[in-house]
Amino acid sequence: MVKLKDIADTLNVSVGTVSKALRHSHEISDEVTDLIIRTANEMGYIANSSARNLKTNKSYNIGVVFVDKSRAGLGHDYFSTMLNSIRDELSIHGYDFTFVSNVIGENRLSYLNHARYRRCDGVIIVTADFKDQEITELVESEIPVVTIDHVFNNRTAILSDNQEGLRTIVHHLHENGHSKIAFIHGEDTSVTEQRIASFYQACEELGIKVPKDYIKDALYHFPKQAGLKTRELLALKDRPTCIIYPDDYAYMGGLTEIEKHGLKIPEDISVVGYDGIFLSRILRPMLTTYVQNSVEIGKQAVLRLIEQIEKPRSFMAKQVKIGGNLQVGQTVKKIG
Amino acid sequence: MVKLKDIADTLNVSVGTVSKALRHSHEISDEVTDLIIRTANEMGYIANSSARNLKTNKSYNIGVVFVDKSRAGLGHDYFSTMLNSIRDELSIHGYDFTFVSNVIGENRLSYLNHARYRRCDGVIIVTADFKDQEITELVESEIPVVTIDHVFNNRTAILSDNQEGLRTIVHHLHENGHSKIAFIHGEDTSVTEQRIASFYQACEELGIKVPKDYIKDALYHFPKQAGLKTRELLALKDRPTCIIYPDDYAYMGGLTEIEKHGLKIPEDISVVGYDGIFLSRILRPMLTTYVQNSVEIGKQAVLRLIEQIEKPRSFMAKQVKIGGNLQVGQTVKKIG
DNA sequence: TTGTAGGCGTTATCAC
DNA sequence: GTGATAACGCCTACAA
Repeated sequence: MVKLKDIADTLNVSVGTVSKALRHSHEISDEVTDLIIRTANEMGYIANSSARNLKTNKSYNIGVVFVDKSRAGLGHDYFSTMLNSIRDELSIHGYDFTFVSNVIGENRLSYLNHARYRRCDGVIIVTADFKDQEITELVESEIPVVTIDHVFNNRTAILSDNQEGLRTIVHHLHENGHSKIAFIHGEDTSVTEQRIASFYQACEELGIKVPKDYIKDALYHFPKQAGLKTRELLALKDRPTCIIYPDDYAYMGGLTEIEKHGLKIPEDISVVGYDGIFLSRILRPMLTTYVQNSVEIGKQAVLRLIEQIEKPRSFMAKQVKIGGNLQVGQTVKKIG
Repeated sequence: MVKLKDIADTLNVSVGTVSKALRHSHEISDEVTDLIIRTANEMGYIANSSARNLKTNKSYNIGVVFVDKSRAGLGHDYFSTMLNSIRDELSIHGYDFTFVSNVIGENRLSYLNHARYRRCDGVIIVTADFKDQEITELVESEIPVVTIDHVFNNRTAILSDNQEGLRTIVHHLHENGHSKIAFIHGEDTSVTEQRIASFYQACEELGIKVPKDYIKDALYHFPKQAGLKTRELLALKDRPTCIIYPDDYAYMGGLTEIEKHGLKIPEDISVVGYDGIFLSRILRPMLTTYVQNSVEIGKQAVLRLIEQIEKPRSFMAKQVKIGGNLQVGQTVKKIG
């Protein structure tokens, strides 16, 4: 590995000069700068990030917390697209990222200490158990943190606009004449809370009555369970005319169940998903679903984090809501 | 950030002693070691990886090349599962990883130079354009490299056993009485080459004739195109009784097309996928498909790479083939 | 405009 | 068994 000193030696200048020239310092004359840069390239010089980091106390490395107990995370379009977006945006700004876990080798290391060990300039928490004490510790630490889809006190959060999402869906259904709307929602998280609240609110606004047994509790990304809940809904005396699923994957379970009952979508029953995964556009009938803008969410997370890192004085924590859009497919029938 | 010197000062010992004690050196007495470790914990000491890296020239950081031009990569179960597996296995051995791209900030950096800049101990190439000159450069460099699903000269490669995959599929079809088997394959890569070769070989072994127009060229992960090719196949005078798709996603396109023709799976036509994605198990009829063992592939990639890093002398490059297994679903009809 | 030298936090090689 | 001390490669005052 060629280093500054090697370049300095071959050119008979000092390391300091080389260092400055490579960083385009105005202290160094243009010709010397030119020569040094050319020579550095010829010699294949690559800076040593560790040495630089040690000196400057900046790693240009961001920690990403991505805990997916259920193994659903990375395999889920919502998160994989977001991660891609985060990676791309970081790269544009000269940052890399490392996954921050709480195990590394033999000795456990908390998320915070892992991030400290790698001298991360900041951390993005994409998915995690937000009740975990270690996550709280990380969020409250000296390291700049941005969370996604979860708000912590005085910290920046990027939020998919779930209120708008459910509101849009309910209004769309209402416009299509539906007033018997069932909602199978995901497990208890702040995201779910918001969706449920927004669902009720929109229904109230539109004068839609919601029988208690139209609301079903399920898990995200769990088709089988959504299937079971669908069965319960189909067994009701007063069947809903439409079912809103926790997400597009869960809908797949509902689909199977609906077909088992000999019903057709949307002729016999309408359905709506959430997320807008790749497959929702592929399958026929194309799924009506609310598409979360995961690319923008990832991008904003990066931009807000970098802002916080590079301009700590002027930075103010805030919540950024990112809206999505309704993908109107063929699974909602116009009735009435 | 508390450092060695702080601990040394509070205990009135030297930094050297602290350093050794924390690494359980036998030079230091048990009591002193104990005391130092306790104090370090109390003071919240976390090592500085950059300083350590600078000194030891080991980063415990692995570069991962994951280029997905089509954005399919991370969103694809095969790769996302593999990446998860890589992350987990690395973590067990005390390594982190960083994505290695060829852009970082304003100045382009080749993959190799990016890896060098981050002082990666090794690199795993998960997906990439293997014809790219920069990839070749990386593979031929001084950095230990393991590639996945592609073999380079004298380098370790972990390969999903595509020969076995196609062979298994064809034999399964043959056992179920099929002899008119169409194969829509993916774009031209070494993986595809192997699958095609293996397909022909298995057919030959079993005395199955393969008309030229039973073989169709398509792209992976591209349902629409697979749908078009399906249409061509269905239009043939002598229709195949079964279609093998490039992957499970592509099959979804075929599914739509088949339904459009008013045909039912598997009564009117049988189908087989490849990969064993989450959805293949969810949808009904459950898809018959060859499940690639992406978890094991990721794990082996890590183990072979670490072996190469930590025991360079005894290391020998080799190709490791990882077999999968046939998921027998309900999409292949027993005929004849 | 260029050079010098100290130090970032750690490890490792010597003395003692 | 413990303590100085010299690197590792880079940046940056400050001196020339």
